Amino acid sequence: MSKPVSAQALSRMPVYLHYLKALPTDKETNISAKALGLKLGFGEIQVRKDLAAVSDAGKPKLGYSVSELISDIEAFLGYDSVNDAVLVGAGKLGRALLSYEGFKANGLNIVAAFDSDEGKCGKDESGKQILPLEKLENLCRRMKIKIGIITVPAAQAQQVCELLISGGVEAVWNFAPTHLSVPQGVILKNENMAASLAVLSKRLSDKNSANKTAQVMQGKGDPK
Amino acid sequence: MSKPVSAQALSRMPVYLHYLKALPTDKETNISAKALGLKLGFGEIQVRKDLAAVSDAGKPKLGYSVSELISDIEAFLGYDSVNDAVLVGAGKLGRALLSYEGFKANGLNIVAAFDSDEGKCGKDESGKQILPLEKLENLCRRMKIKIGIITVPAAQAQQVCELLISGGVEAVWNFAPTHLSVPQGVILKNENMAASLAVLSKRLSDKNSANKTAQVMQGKGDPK
DNA sequence: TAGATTGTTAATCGATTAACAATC
DNA sequence: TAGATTGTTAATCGATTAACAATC
Repeated sequence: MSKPVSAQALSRMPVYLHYLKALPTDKETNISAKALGLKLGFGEIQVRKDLAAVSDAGKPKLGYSVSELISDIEAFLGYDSVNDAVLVGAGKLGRALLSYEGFKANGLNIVAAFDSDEGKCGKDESGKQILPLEKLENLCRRMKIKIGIITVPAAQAQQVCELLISGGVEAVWNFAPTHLSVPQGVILKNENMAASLAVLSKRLSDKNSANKTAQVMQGKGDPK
Repeated sequence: MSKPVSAQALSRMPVYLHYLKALPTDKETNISAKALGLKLGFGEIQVRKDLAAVSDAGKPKLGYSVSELISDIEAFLGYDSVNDAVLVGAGKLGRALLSYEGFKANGLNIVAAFDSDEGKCGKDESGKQILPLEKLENLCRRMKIKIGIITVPAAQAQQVCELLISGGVEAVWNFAPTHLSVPQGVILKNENMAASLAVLSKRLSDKNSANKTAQVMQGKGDPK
């Protein structure tokens, strides 16, 4: 219940958690590593190792108690205590995140959003306040906000980041497609969609050129 | 120019590319691995290894020719040829992605969106069509769409995924917070924001409990 | 030429997988 | 008890980093 957990094992935890929580409560109360792995596309040994690091809900022959597992993973991830956050940049992506209900289940509570455009300020459809950027630093400090979410255009991201940090924010979740530099001790997590896309499109083009090569080798001639 | 590139090196390529493209064209035309690494937060040896795998724009003593590097990375990533895609789920996140202009620079062109809610159909503010779900399969087939982006709620994601695949889509970019199963040969890339968030909030709580421990050890008593 | 910087081969590190012991 | 399934220790694999040779 406090063995080392690799960064990658850590990022699988919410996947386990989400699946387990969606399980019907009336059915089986236990699940095996094999079954879990099959459903989630992980190897069963990996599942056992991951779960052993955060829980002792596993019993030989029986598998893991679903309810115990859920609370152990939640406790490990710290989802039992809610994290307050602010979001900066009330553009489309920002407002989409603002109104996303799923964050609650991950222990994240966005208390307010900020935008430099006064026109965007006021109450959002999500029911949350969008405030002028001037109020950011003060509010963060007053409410002891530790997490800032950046959804502004790349050009303003560094500046906004610094504003958050001077407001006392200790962790920055960056959706702007740019590199941010933060002082030592501040946690930075980039959500790099361009990187994901690169992996996807590269795999796709590799697959297609492999197909063509195979066709040529089968004597079907130049496929294109 | 065709050495092995690890999955992680691959996902750094768009980061290099983005930075290089933002560089002023009038200034220095060359850049060193050291300077690049410093700006992007990578080690200089890693930068050299990454770049050596996709380009030969590096010259000892001079560094890398920025313009050559840009075209080599673009060629490697296949960004010279545009990939057409469809998006399914015209909720807030879907519409945010639909109107995001940055995908162009990554060789992605979303040709249309789909939604099961007829009320959402019609022309989006982005100028792109939102069509009823019934037209999805046929349009994919006709236009030979190879990439599908899923931004529907978790409950509908698997069904939508199957629809895409039956329309001939070969790569699925999944933003729904759920595991999808796809047949062998279909590429699946999950955009798991819950996983990112887990990493962020875990690091934050680890940091804070480390601080408390340190304070206790300094004899400052229980910090809370 | 000498020095700076690249590129490659070898060493280290971290994560996954395999083998097997523990146990209900 | 026997069999199934967990948990752990060791082996493998992949990615990063270090050392150094190549070169402009």
